[in-house]
Amino acid sequence: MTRPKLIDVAKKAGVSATTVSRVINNYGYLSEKTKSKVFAAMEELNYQPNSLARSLHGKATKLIGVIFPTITNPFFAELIEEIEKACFADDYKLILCDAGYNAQKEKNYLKMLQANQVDGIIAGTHNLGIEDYNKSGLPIVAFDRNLSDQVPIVSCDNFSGGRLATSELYQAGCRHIFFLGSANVANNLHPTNSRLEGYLDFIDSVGLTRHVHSVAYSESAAVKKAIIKEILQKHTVDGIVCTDDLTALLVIQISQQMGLQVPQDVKVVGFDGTNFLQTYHPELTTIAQPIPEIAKLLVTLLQERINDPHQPLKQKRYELPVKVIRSTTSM
Amino acid sequence: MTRPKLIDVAKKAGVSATTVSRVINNYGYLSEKTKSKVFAAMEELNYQPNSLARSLHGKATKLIGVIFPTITNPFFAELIEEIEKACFADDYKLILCDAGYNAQKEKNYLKMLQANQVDGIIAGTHNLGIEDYNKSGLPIVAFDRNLSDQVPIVSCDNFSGGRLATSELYQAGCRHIFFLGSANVANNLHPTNSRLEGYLDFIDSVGLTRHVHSVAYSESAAVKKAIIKEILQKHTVDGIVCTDDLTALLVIQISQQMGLQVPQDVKVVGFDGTNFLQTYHPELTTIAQPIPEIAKLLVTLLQERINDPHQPLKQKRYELPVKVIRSTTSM
DNA sequence: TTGTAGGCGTTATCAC
DNA sequence: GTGATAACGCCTACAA
Repeated sequence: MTRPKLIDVAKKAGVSATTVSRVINNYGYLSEKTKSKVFAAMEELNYQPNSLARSLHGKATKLIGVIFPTITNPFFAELIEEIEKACFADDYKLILCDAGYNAQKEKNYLKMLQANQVDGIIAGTHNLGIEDYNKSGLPIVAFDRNLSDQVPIVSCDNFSGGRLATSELYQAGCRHIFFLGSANVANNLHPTNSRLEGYLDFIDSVGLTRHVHSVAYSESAAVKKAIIKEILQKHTVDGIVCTDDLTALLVIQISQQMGLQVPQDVKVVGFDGTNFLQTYHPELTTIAQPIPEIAKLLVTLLQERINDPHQPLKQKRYELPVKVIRSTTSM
Repeated sequence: MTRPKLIDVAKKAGVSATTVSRVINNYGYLSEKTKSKVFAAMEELNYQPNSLARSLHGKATKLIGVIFPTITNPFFAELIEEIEKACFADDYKLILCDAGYNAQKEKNYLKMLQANQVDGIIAGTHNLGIEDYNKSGLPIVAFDRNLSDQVPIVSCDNFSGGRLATSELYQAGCRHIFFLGSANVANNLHPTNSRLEGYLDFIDSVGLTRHVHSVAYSESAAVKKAIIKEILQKHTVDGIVCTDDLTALLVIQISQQMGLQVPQDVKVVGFDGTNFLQTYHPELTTIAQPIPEIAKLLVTLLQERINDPHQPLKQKRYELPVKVIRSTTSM
């Protein structure tokens, strides 16, 4: 029992293949009778048009590739889930490309996406250079990363976020405020570095001392814990700006293990503000990214690129506002 | 600058299309000279074979659909990520079908997957009935759900897990042990119900009183919190078996809000044991599912179905062992 | 309002 | 060893 094709439907409905195709695509003139006959036949055979054959004709595949480092981080999970919702509404299917922190894997995925004729790509990784993406020749939008002049970037307002986090701690009385997280000052390709800049800007503006401790985002939790422990042991710290919520959780965890009281001895601010963290860690003060808005914008921009790939970018960079989620427990 | 095709490579290499195809598929006799000429041309043009056209010819699409309720739950996220790894190793790409708890959405995704000629499906939802899946005519394997006689089920040993969780609490001295989570005794389609059976089995074996409180898995955290609060207020409780770790976190959260000490006043055991929870909540005792093994088995079984769709199932049900992850803090 | 014919990019079956 | 050529399932001028 092989999958039925257009011609089977046509035979069953007693019409030609063309007519069936017209019904499917709602194209040209058709009598109501014919339509219903065809629909009935399709129903009866549980017919699904072969999307491969349609796309071979230049029709869109309605497939888009989403390249992110992982889905096990609640932030990415929620972002991808929102992207999925926005896409589903427009009949786009997602090919999930979990690239890890692995350039080779990302490269392979890029090739596969090309081979599968995806209509476009949403990229949220930082493994590959511009060239590979340019070579693909596909419409692309990027989350939180600078790919090339032809690729629009969507991110939250990282600078304000970093500044805001620092100012929250300052206002809560902290005077020894540390910055902990991914910061690669040498690499201006990464908008996330603006979080550090926001921190520095505020620290300088109130005349405090800068304390920057950098840990790669991709680093294991075990390493992060060790770094946190070292910071807390060796320095006078009363506030920590973390560049993501999970790192903030680790800070709280380690502090407690060391007998430090949060927020009495040390206060913590996170970054991202996922639903997950708001639900399971309402005690954490954090800078929330507008995840659904980011997702919608990414999808909208990608659709524009898909519909008109050669139009110059109206805008290269989109920064969406962050907001503080305050809790009295971590601060 | 349109994407190059087979014929372009052929021209550039000075050979026929057939030869190029042979090189790509490593098929038939070919001189080394020809091969290298063709490879060079492919490289130069950054040629990617159009996978649509190949599949139209009967070749596998190397696409598989994964249907799960969400990726924002760390358990599903980690399971899907492990599935992705196993698939990537065999050149399979994943179409992510985030079906929520929505039968209609799942139905639509099923149709799309058919239309896209996926090679197979891994299903982990509980929205749709057997018929819809049978109609699809696609090779399917299911996670933790009974779909039909033709669909193999992989799950962890839920019964032992439920029993183990209960016995852990008992051994820690609890005598008023409650069961909290998804349990639909009327519906034996759901292997997860075995967790309840394991609980009941142990409770009966030691002569304690059964206390079963059922909350749908799909219920919001807010509702779950309200239910937990009610249980803790109205009953004498010294131990709670939760059917998933996130619910267990809520129990701890609510207990603390109510001034109850965990584990002195009430002890909690979770279920799932993701890396995420082990990292960010090492204090939680839980029954861990063997996520990587489940993922690998799902993919292996699916590949068998794909390669030989009509072979009767060697085995219908696969139950992988669980293990306790003990912590002294939640118990 | 409906049907015929050619083609999308690739593979496979023939010949040469 | 290599090259024509007919499919694969569908879409779309062009006819009728």
